[in-house]
Order: sequence, then structure tokens, then C-alpha cells
Amino acid sequence: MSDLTEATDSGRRAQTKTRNRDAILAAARRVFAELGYETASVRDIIRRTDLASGTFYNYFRSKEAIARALAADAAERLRPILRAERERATDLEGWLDGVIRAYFRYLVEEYGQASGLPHVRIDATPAQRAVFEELRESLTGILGDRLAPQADTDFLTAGAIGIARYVGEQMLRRAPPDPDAAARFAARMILHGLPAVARDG
Amino acid sequence: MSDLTEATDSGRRAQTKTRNRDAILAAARRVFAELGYETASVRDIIRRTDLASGTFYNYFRSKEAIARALAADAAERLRPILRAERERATDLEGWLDGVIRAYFRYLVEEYGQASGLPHVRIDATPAQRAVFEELRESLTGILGDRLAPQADTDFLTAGAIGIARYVGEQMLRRAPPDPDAAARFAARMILHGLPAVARDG
Amino acid sequence: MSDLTEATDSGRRAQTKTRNRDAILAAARRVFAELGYETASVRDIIRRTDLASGTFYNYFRSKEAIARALAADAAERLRPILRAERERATDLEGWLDGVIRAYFRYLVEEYGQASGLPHVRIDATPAQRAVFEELRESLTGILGDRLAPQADTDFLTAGAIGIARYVGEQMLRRAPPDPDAAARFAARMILHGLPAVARDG
Amino acid sequence: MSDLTEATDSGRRAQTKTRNRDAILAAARRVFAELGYETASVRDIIRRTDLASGTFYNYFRSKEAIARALAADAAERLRPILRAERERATDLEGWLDGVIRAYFRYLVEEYGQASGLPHVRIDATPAQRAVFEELRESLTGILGDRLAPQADTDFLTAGAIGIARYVGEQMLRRAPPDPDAAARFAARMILHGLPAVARDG
DNA sequence: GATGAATGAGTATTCATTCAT
DNA sequence: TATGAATGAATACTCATTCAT
Repeated sequence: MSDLTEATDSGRRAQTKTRNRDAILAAARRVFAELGYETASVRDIIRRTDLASGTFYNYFRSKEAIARALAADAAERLRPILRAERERATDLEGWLDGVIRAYFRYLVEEYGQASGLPHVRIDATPAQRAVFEELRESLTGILGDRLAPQADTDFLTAGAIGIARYVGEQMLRRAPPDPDAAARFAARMILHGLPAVARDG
Repeated sequence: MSDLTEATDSGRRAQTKTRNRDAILAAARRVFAELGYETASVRDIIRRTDLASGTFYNYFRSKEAIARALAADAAERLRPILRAERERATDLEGWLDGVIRAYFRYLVEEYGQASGLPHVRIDATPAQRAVFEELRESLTGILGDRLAPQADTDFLTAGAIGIARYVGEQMLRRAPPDPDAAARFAARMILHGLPAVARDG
Repeated sequence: MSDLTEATDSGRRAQTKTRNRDAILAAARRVFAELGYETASVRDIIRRTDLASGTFYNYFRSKEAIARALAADAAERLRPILRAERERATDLEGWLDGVIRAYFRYLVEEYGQASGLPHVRIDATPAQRAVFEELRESLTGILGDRLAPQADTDFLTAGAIGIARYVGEQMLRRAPPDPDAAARFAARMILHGLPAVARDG
Repeated sequence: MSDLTEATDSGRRAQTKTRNRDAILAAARRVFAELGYETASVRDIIRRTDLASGTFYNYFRSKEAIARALAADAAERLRPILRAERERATDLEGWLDGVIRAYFRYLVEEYGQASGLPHVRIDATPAQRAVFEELRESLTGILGDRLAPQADTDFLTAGAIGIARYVGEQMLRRAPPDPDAAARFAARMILHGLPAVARDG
């Protein structure tokens, strides 16, 4: 084999490598979302791939490892968006709205009906939890900055997160889901409470 | 054997029986809370007991069955309290406060630090989900009654539930947890939003 | 307690004892016939009794032991009848007929439709095998006596036994089963072969 | 790797695979024959193999499945032979002889002393029953065709089957077993009865 | 790197038998 | 003697992971 061929070969190989890795990741994402981390088996994952079971372990050390990779990847995709929203905002409401919208758009992209997934619980997999944690950190950071020192920041953040979490899940049930409207709703509810959002539904 | 002895005998036996049943239930409650339903094994449960593996099946038909029993029991303990709160309340805030307080008290009783449990995720077991569902139904019922028809009841209920869920979880992390204060916080946040609760923490 | 009472008591006790023993035996007979020895469990047996599981072991040392008892009992009931038939007979045909009739009557009594049992395989339990073995011994004994020394007694007995076994099973499927006719058929088939019994069905 | 190596590789692998499969089947055949289907455990089977317990399930879905495979395989091996015998025969005796001989040869091959098996009950496993059922169908078919309509075909077939069954079992006890002689005996006994075969043993 | 069979610890559950009452 | 709960070894089967090819 000439160097040229070899170069081509290794190019192809690298290509195959990422293609396989991506295929496994994609399969795992779906399987975890459908069955939950515990119930899903490595065999479930590779079965949705044209690879053999042993190949899984060329790419990931364990079932736990792929879940972690998935989680890290999801968190890393969301993180810069959240940061951008944080910088763009001028007031608290705008900021909340931006951050939650980013999260909701992520949810729709990942678990919206187009994904063909059945009803999705939003924290059944490590990836979902990681993404949610990303949101939590953003909220914690900002609220910690802006609230009066005597405020119960933990509880406040918890409340805000709760709204985002369950309104987000509810949004995913709608056809079509509207992440922007849902985010506006959540942000207003966080800031002004139930009566404010009850008036104009 | 005299009747007296016999009565004592069967009394003791019945006593042992309930003691064992309770021990298994308690162990299961802890194990499920620590590991989650899927991860927990029947062996994990009986290992925390001084009973033999087979004994588990003298009391419960299956792992699923004990989870159901735990869930039904928990839901049934909460239900009458929720109903009572519903009747006692005169305004929406009082009502929200009462219902959430009932839920939070239940959480503290069940998963407060006294239980020696590490950090508890509030919806990892069928029992927790059943209790939470009980709360959801209460909230859904009341909010459905009181809100203007054009309001987005699903989203509103989702938001209220989210606040209760995550403020409750946060409360469990405190030493000592104060369910009444936390409930007041949650109810006010639901009704008036973040600024109202940020002022006086 | 006076001696008198005691005597009465122990009389009652003995009575209860045999009643219990018989109840367990009867239940076991049915359960073994329905499920086969392997599949039947001790719990299956005592469940058909108003006794408790532990009581079983006051009467029989083990599941195997009750099966042996059942087998011995059945064999002992059949044995004198077979012996009587053997003595009554004047020729080989009469003798075969008598012995097989005794066996078939036993089958009908034990496993005929009146027993409410579903289709019965005739050698699924130790008792059935013991009874069958009794028949085999009778046949072996007689044929050994009467056959020419150069005859292949083992094969001949095997053949005769086979006819009795399968014609007997077939008979049990009929409503009502007619053990006497079936025995006559079997005896004639053994002695004269298929054409003899084919003529007059 | 060159194609050649690959071919060799997969050849070896396929070889191992069939070797393992055959080893499991052989072990199962023996274990079932010795202990009966109910009593035999999957562990008993793999223990007679140098494989690990999980490996069993790479080859068969369940204990039931391997029993079915064994039964189907046995029946399929016997079926064409029986059919051939049926076509070759010119008279009833020849036909009976052929069919029973096929069955007896199968028995010797499968459970003859070379197998090292202790005394074998001929209908304790699904495979044995399947093979026997194959014989029964052959006998039923032919006798149904050739007998006078008023004949009691059920009883006649039962008798013929019984002879084959027990003479076959008896034959297996001999060293060496002679399936052809035994078949001739059985066929003659079916057709002419005991005296015919008693004369020349 | 890809394959897929092999591994064996682990799972829920059953059941003959024992034993305190 | 009767009771029935307790026992623990055994069962069929699963699955994350390894490894020879």
C-alpha cells in the first residue's frame, strides 16, 4: 500500500470511527429516553445500530460511561446558549425568559414529537438530568446575583426551576409544542405569580 | 394449653408477623428511596432485615407488589389530610398553603434527616410518585375550579406543582426541615411570584 | 381429666389422626394424578385439605415418602385381587382375562371419570407405576410358568404388559369405561393377535 | 487479514459454534433421559459441558426450547424412515415389521448401551414422546386403512403400540440389543398373538 | 477496529422442610 | 398434635463485559 492509500485509508477509518460513535450515541439517546437508564440494556442500544455488541466497548468503557458522555455532550451544547442569553438580557424578566427559552427549545429539539418518542419524562436519564442541572446553575447564578441578601435564594431557585421543569414537560405533550410561548409563560409565572398568568392564559 | 396461653401465643405470633411485615416495608422504603425502584433488588431489601430471602415472599408476592403496597399506603395516608385541608380553607392562598403543608409534612416524616437517608430524589419510587400524584390531583382539582376559563390551566397547575416539588426537595436538605415555613413560601410564590418571596425570604 | 375422659380423648385423637392421614393421602392421590409427581408440590396437597402445611410432616416424612406410601397402598390393594384371580383361573385365557380385568377395574375406580380428573396418563405417578408393576409381576409369574422354556419370556411379558397398559389407558377415555370388555379384548389380543379381535371389534 | 484467513477464521468459529451447540444438545439428551424433563435442570445440562451457564442461552431460549428442539429433531429423523417403510411393504406383517424396526433402530442408536445411560424409560422426555407419537401415527394410519370397519380401531392400535413400546424398552436392556429381531417379534405378536411367538422365542 | 460467542455474577421467585408457639 | 411463618438452597434466566478470531 502506498502512503497515499494509507492516508486515504486512515481518513476513511477516522470517518468510520466517528460515524460509528455517533450511531451508538444516537441509539443510546433514544433507548435511554424510551426505557430510562436502568431498564435500557447495552444490547438494546447496539441492536439499533448495525454494529456488533463487542464494538460498543471500542467506543465506550461501559454503559455508565456512554450515559456520562451523553450527559456531558448535552450539557455542553446547552451551556454556551445559556451563557449567550445571560449576556443578552437587560432585565430579570428578559433574562429568565431567555434562559428558559433556550432550555425549552433544547427539549423540543431533543424530545419533541418529531423524535418519534412516546411520552418523555424529563429527568429519567443522566443526559436529561445534566441538562436540567445546567439550567439550574444558570438560574442559581443569576438569582444569587440579583436577589436581596436576605432572600431565601435556595427556595427561590428551587421554585423557579420547578416551574421550568413541569411547564417544560407539559409543553412537550402539546402538538405542536411552542417553546417560546411556554418560556414566556414560565418566566412571567416566576416573576408575577399565578394571577398574572391566569388572566391571559 | 389453656385459652389464655393460646391467646398469648397467637398474640405473640401476630405481633411477630406485623413486626416482620413492618421491617420489610421499612427496609423496602429505605432501599427504594436510596437506589430507586429499578436498581433496588429484593435481596437488598431483605439484607437490611434479619430475615431470610424466602420470607419476603410470605409477605409480598413480588418486588412490584411491595412497591405498590408502599405507594398505596403512602397515598392513603396523605389523601384524607389533603381532603381536610381542602375543606378547611377559605381562600385560595389558605388552601394552597394547607395542601402543600400536608405534602411537606409527609415528606419530612418519611424522608427527613431522621430517616438517615442520604439525599432523596422525590420521585424515584412508586410511593413517592403516588404521593406526588395525590398532590397533583388536589392542585388540579382546585385550580381547575377557581381559575378563569381562558387560563392555561395545564401550564398553571404544572407551574404550581413544580414549585411544590422542588421547594419540597430543597426543604428536605435543611437541618432541621421546616415544612410549615416551606409551604408558606411555596404558596406565596405560586400566588405572588418571586418578588413577593424575595423580600422577606 | 379422668381416665375415662382421657380414654375418650385418645380415642378421638386416634380417629382424628387417621382422618387427617386419609385426607392427606386422598389429596395427594388427586394432586399427583393431575400434575404428576414432579410438578405437584406439598403445598398443592395440603391446600386441598383443611390442614396446615406443617401438619403434613406429622404424617409423612417427605413428599417422596407420601408418594411411596401411596404406591405401597395401591399395590397392596391390588395384590390380593390379582392373587385371587390367579387361583380362580383354569386356563391361560381365563387367567389373563382375570388379571387384566382386576387391573382395569382398579384403574376405573381410581381414575375413571367419576374421579373428576382430566385425562390421566397411567404411569405419571409412583402409585400408578407401582400398581402397574404389580400387574407386571403377575403376568411375569404366570407366563414364566406356562410358557415353553425356549420362549422369549421377557419379550412376551413385555408385549402382554404393553397391550394391557395402552388398552387400559384408551379405556379410561371412554364414557362410560367398560373394564370387563376392555380386559376381554386385551386378553384375546394377547393370545390370538390382531385378526382375532379385528373381526368382532 | 486476507480473505483466506477470514474464511478460516469464520470457519473455525462456525465450527466451535456447532460443536458447542451439539455438546449442549447431547448433554441435554442425556440429562433429560436420565432425570426426566421436569427434574432435569438447565444447570444439570451445562454442568456436563465445559461451557458457562449463560452460554446455554446463546443457543436455546429456554429449557422448554431445547426440549422442543430435541423432540423436533428426533421426530424428523424418524419420519422419513417410517414413510419409506410404509411404501416398501407389501403386506401388513411386512409393514408392521418395517415400521417397528425403524423405531427400534432409532431407540438403539439413541439410548442403546453405547450411550452409557442407565435404564431408560422410553417416554420420560419430550423427544421420546415425539418419536413415539410418530410411531403411533404411522400405526394408526395403516391400521385404520386395513381393518374391517366394525373393528375397534382405537383398542387395536393401542394394543399394537403397547407391544412396540414395551418390547422396545425390553430390547434396550439387552446386550447387545437386536432391534431387527425384536421388531420381528413385535410384529408377529401383534398379528398372531402369544402362542405364535412363544413357540420359537 | 469489528465481531459475536463466552462468561459468570446477579435477578426474582419457588418450595421442601423445620421449628417456635 | 396442629399451626403457619421462617428458612435457604435451588431454579430459570439476564446482562454488562471480555476476548479469541
